[in-house]
Amino acid sequence: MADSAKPVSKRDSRREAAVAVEETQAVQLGELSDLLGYVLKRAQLKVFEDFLRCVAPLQLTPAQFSVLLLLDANPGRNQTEIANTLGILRPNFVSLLDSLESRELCTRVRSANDRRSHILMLTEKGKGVLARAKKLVVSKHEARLNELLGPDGREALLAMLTKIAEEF
Amino acid sequence: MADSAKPVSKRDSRREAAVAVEETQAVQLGELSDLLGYVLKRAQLKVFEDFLRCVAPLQLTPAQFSVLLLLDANPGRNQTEIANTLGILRPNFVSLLDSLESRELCTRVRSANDRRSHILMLTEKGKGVLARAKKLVVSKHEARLNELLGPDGREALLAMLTKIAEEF
DNA sequence: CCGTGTTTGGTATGGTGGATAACAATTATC
DNA sequence: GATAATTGTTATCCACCATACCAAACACGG
Repeated sequence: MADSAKPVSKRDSRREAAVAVEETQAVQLGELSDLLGYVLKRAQLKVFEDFLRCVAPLQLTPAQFSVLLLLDANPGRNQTEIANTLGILRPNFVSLLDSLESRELCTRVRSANDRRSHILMLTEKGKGVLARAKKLVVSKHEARLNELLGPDGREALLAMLTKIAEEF
Repeated sequence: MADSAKPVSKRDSRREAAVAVEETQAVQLGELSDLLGYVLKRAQLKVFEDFLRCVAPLQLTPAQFSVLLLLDANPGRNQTEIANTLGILRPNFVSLLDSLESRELCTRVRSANDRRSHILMLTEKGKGVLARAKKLVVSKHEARLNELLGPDGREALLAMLTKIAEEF
């Protein structure tokens, strides 16, 4: 019992730990590394983080980018339709749109047919920003994923995730 | 111009749209379906949703389950260590632990070596709940994923996500 | 032994996303 | 024309994340 009294310095006792292996060793993930949900969320956070970095010059979040993409591909739709396809609840979609509109990236236009609904359209500035954002996403963000997984790996990953998103 | 005045019923005019295809047709996802981040998040939400369903009898969230798993695999660790490995900030980890401790699933024990830190341990009840949760996760949650992707598909998915989570 | 700096758990607080209730204006339905 | 449904919106609430700060306890250099 040479070191029963001495509390054993907690910082740098990775010398010859006499009694037991109990020092600054990594926490074991254990079965957590096999939990698909856990790894899935971790990966998602990383991907979003990188997305934000890559598209930072344009100050666009993933959600904002997805709205611009949808407006470009679906001109003439109203807020409810766009929000629904993105899985965003209408009340929460309002402020999102407010920010985009205040930056003059899109506009709400009262529909002539149904004066309740707002037709959403990209402005010219919005189209420009979207085009530049697309280039950044493809050339930086997705390119890095391609580099990490390989083109076919990325394809396979996308296919499986799509399957989960749609059929699970 | 037979229907220029009539506003064309918005609900069920999926008959013969005379003028243009402008009715209740699905919003096009467009390039969004190729955005890995988008599909990744969608899939993650679905998986978490299913996790909650499967483990609902035990009232455990993914985060709570991951804590129990880590405590089981790493007895004798303190809050900072557990929180760090889960990517949870210490302040936010407090209430999480509070809820687990109030349900008597784990306990905080003052360390004898370092009276600042709290050693975290599963209670017997906690071990029981964890064991039952594991069974539910494996037999219901992960089983469903296996069914959807196939065992090798699941393995491949897990491998790619792990790569992203660690190396991206 | 003592003073300085660091670590640990904790509180307070702000920001963001998601979810529900309710409402006025408008439209659909019968 | 009365009733029900829809659209955008506000107000709230809750969960999660992030930062600043604090007291207690520890580490370390003199």
